[in-house]
Amino acid sequence: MDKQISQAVIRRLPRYYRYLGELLDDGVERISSNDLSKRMHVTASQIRQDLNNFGGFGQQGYGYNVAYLHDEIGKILGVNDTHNVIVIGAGNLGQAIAGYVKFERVGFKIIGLFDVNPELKGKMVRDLPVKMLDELPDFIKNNDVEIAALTLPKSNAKATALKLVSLGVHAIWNFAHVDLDDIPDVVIENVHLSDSLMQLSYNITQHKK
Amino acid sequence: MDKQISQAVIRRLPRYYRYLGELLDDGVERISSNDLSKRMHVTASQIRQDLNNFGGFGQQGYGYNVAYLHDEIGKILGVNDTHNVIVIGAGNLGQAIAGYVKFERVGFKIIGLFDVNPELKGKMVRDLPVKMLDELPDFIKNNDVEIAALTLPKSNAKATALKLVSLGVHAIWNFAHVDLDDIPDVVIENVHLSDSLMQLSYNITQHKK
DNA sequence: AAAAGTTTGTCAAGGATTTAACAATCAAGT
DNA sequence: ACTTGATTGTTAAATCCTTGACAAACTTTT
Repeated sequence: MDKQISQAVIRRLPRYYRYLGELLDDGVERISSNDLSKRMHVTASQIRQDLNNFGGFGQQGYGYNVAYLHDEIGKILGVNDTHNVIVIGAGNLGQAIAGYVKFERVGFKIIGLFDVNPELKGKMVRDLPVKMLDELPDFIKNNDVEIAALTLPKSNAKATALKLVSLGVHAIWNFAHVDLDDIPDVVIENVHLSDSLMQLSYNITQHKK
Repeated sequence: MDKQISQAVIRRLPRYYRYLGELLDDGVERISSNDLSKRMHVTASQIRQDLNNFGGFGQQGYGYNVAYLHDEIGKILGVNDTHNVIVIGAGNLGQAIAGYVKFERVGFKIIGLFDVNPELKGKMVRDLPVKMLDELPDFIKNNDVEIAALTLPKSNAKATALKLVSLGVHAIWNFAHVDLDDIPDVVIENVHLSDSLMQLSYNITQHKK
């Protein structure tokens, strides 16, 4: 049985992954927790502690092999495999997410874009046509959909999420400004942009004092 | 001198604000920490503890007045005033942010949209024309710009941020996939979408076990 | 007006996370 | 091969955050 890893640690992993990727691009072969800590502005102790939740990836007197550690963190995060994503809601944000090439580089492939608005039907966003929501059941049946990004008004979010789960999608990347807890058997990751903006606003006010 | 409030608390304030707004819309006049805790799936103790960082907003035997508390949290977050925002980078994401009406309801007004690409010059996004980056200094001089949203490739993000700060913008809402720490005298709020997606990916993997 | 019931604000305990410290281990130089 | 220096993995201390508990203060009922 695996020990439960805290979300505090998980939140930091993508950042390690990013820095290691950059080091890799720069041709750096090895790095010590101390050097990495200086670049990332965190403590070396935290880095070692975090990594050791998953195993001993380093070596005394040497440090960490960049390529190896990068790959291991990739495995932990599950970004070495491909994940198929559909986007529900083809408004501005939905189109932006659907058109975001970057995600594919880390294993996330957008394979469908859906909306209720008939005016959008067939509209091309990058190489994807907007499909109508009633095509969803068939689409999910015929494609291996792992994640649904919800970029729709909050009034429809809960019902759509329930529908998705009943169709077999068990991971939701939620941009709607509503909480989707109390849906069983689904993994939710929220991106609440307004909340983020309000935090910024708070910190501005504090900063001025 | 104010006691420093932890970011853990600040992160929860927008959520309280949202729930209180909904209660307000529903015509609910008062609520106890206990009732609110059930709706929000947090402990009542946490709610009381969080609020008491900022003052005693409730009353024994009565609870909290919804309208009053909503307004007070609004003040704390600084969303009762208007904040002018410019968006740097008029790609998909930049256009989505610039076109997002919702933000205005919580006091954030998008007043400018900038890019380097001459092909986009003058293109209308909602009621805003895309301006070129070299118009930025004048624009900032003539408008009260408080926040800049950075929706541009990471290669340009750092330099642009430095420029913005030198022009007098001291708050950055950063969507670029890069860290902008070590810039002095600026408040940064990061929205790293890839990171969020990777967290989701990790949690999917865990869920399957 | 008193009694019963409710609910806050706050203190203290408990739990979680972060940092510091250092023995154990390996690498590199002599 | 031995010594020196570097760096990890891990333990323990320190800090931070969350929860439980309850007196004090208010509301409502009788």
